[in-house]
Amino acid sequence: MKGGNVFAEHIGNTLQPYGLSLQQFNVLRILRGRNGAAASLESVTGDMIHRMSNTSRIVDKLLEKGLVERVLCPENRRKVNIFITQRGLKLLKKIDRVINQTEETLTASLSKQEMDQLLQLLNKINFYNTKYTK
Amino acid sequence: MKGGNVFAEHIGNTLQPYGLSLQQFNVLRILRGRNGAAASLESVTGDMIHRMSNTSRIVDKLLEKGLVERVLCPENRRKVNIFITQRGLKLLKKIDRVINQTEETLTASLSKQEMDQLLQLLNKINFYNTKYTK
DNA sequence: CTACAACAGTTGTTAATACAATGATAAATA
DNA sequence: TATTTATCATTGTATTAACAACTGTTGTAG
Repeated sequence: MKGGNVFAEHIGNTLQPYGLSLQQFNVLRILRGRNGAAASLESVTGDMIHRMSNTSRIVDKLLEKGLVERVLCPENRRKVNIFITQRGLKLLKKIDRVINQTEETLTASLSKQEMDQLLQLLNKINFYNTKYTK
Repeated sequence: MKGGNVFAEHIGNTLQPYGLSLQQFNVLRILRGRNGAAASLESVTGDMIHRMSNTSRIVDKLLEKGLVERVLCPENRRKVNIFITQRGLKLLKKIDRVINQTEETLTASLSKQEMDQLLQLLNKINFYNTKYTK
């Protein structure tokens, strides 16, 4: 039941056949959003609701699946840049379609107006699960 | 960060000094709400967003602390009734005050009207963390 | 230059939760 | 009545997240 968050629950279920957890999916989308620009772990974490320690492990999982790359930053060897791979992009593309479907289903219980209201309010209290917005 | 749910996060932090997790607190409040009426595990679970298996373990923790009692139901020996103890009631009473304070702080980021809207919408999509309502 | 503080990231640990499997009792049916 | 099925609860296990401790690097003050 994912802590009672039906959004997370349904989207998580949609993602399951693709072998991605909701948070892995979020990281992938964040990386895609960077359009190839360097994305340090820290900056990715900044767009998530996680501790860096957990983002680090999420990236581990994505690495295992070949969906991202880790590159030591030469300018500052403390940093690590993460990039989404072609394979990662391809997977996201596939998922995009079904996710849109799922989101529509979710939205169906609310009118468009109610949905906007809700997202606005959730945003105001920083409720949602990622700072990423479509 | 508790999954990005600032409600859960703040209330959880408030609870911490009292040695209760948010869900343990929820169970205690549900039991108090029964006013001494028999509360089987199943019925308690029905008021939560958890699998019964997890409610079972939450009750374990409350038992260890002497905040609830487990009584085998004589009419149906599959069932187990849970009761809140005097100690549990006393603890809740202490917590009630600070929780109210916390809730006000949380509510402060939204106007009363926005808050009502939000709760209504959340309720509509079954978003919140317990069916218990004050 | 050396010592110390700050930064970026990783690893260890515990608690919470989803899900599956099991156990014990009760109800239904042959 | 004997057998099967359903109910109520507990236990096992994997995943996820919070938090703390630690490593290695860079920055800064003396």
